Amino acid sequence: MKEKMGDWRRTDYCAEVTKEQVGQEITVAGSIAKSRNLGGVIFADLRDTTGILQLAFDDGTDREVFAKAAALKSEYVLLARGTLRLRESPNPALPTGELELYVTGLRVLSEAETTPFEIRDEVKVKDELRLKYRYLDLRREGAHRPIVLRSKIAQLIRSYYCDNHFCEIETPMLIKSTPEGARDYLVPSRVQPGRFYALPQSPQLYKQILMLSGFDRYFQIVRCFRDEDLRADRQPEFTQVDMEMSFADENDIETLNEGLIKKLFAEVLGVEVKTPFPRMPYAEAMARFGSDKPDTRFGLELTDVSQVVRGCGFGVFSGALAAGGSVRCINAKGLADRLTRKEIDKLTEVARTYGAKGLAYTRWTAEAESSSFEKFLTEDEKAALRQAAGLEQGDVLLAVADAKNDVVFAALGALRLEIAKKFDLIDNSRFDFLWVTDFPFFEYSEEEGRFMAKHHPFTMPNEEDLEYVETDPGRVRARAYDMVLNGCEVGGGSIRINDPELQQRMLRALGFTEERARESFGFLMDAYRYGAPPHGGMAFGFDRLVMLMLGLDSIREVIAFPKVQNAGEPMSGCPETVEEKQLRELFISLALPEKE
RNA sequence: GGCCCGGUAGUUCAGUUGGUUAGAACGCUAGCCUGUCACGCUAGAGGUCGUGAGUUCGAGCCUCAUCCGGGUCGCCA
Repeated sequence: MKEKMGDWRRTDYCAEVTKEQVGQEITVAGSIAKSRNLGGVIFADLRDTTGILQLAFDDGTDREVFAKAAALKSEYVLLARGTLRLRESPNPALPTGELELYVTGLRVLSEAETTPFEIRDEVKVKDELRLKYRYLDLRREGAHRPIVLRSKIAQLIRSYYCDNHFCEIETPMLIKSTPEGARDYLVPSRVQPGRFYALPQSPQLYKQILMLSGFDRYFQIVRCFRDEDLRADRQPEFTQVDMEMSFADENDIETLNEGLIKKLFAEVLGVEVKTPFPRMPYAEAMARFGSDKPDTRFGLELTDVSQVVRGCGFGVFSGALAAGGSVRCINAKGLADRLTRKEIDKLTEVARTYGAKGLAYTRWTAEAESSSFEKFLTEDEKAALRQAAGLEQGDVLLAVADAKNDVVFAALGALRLEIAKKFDLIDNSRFDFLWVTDFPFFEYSEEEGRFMAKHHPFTMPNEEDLEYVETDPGRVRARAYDMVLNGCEVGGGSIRINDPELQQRMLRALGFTEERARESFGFLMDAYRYGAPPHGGMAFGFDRLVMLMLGLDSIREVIAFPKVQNAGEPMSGCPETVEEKQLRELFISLALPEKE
């Protein structure tokens, strides 16, 4: 039954044939998606990477060919030759629904066992199974198409940057481990026993060095690695679109990359994106949305009611304020009937996961008003609070108070999203872009007991804030920017420090001793002494961008062979133990934790 | 490391207060069928109920442990 290709070669792809070709003899190649044997006539859907074309056989077909057709089963691989013709009864659901191939010759190249699941989008399959048989999963249109589109998007990105005088340069995968930032994946050196490379979390240092090497404009579509826990939008290895340019400020970089987004959306989705994107300072994003990556497709903005409830009789509020925190709220406009006590309890749990002690509420329906805290307020305070929040009949007020503003923002920011999702307040047809700017340079780390760089230590601080670097670090803003789409951070970057003195000063402020700074970044600081153009850049999370463009809800859908939650890959079964001999060569011995 | 959800034919699921022989759809196998496209019709095969212990006269269902998958908090300069 198995045959050879011989001298037959594909002349056309299944879903790319057109009505103009009717009457032509063509040859197509692919797999059987489905065959329908009606007795005297047989139809078979042939699938290749472009889509489906129907093969037809009837009593006019050569008997030998007809017998082969009758034996076709799903996923058999074949070449089919015949005459393209119009169907007697078209199928409007299919792009090639008006056409079919009236087959005169068939070469069955491979038979196939019954697959563990049907190769159809309509049949839902557990992720576990999909990933174990990823090669079958990827045959399905819904899994296949995102990978094809990803390639197209990558191609558009390359041509955009190249058209704008950028040079694509590869940076090393085996690099020096740096202490700051995410956990590194380590690779042992055989030649230098006891020493380790790290896989790059980003090409950050190298791309800055490239600016000092006179390349002027660099980009790379590059794999990056972070040994941290996975999420729906986070993989341990992921792809960045990384770019850097000299003689540019924030606005130049933002404008250039807005142009890229505009092009991608127009050419891939046919969507017109308006530029320039709105710019929103970090402080405003937090105050209005409780997030540094606000989803601006809906309202439910935060209101600071600290002043209104200062000194009130509700201990939770006054206590938080006395400790230097704030009281803020969301007005769930018109949701009083749907946001029941039970729902509010669920929201309280959500708030708790973000560190809030609780959730204060006032629910005002046509029938009744109930509140968890208003009994502690005077009539004046109550009225002032309601006015500040714009609370009217039909609304629910949700308030969080905490000594830490971060907790208030995180909890309300999360509630805002939760409510919008639950009550379907988000217009999914929209693509809301904005730049979040003026990030704080430093971020206090409880765990480390010191200030750390929020972006990275090479970010240029805002010039007006330089006087506070030593005295009031929390006040220093960075010349950093994030591109946000529908509440997701799709990219971020900064203007870099190009003055070695200033670089040294910032590293000192970050708690680096002179010695440690030299040891970690000495080569970089040296490089900046020999003439350094002003420069900056950014990096996009490529997987995440593709995911959002295609309206998918997991980054795994745009990665051909993704990792699962335990950072393994179910199809090949990695990570795996290695031979004793391999460890010996690397002078590595294992000290595994005891298992009972 | 914490919390939440899930695991029952090949697949997706249902399975009542713990009670006789664990069901459906699709897929698969065989037969019939000349315009189907979720083809149709007839018949059939297919189950360690994730795994291991426990409670019970009796466990798919209850308890504990464990494995696998998903979401999430911490983490992610």
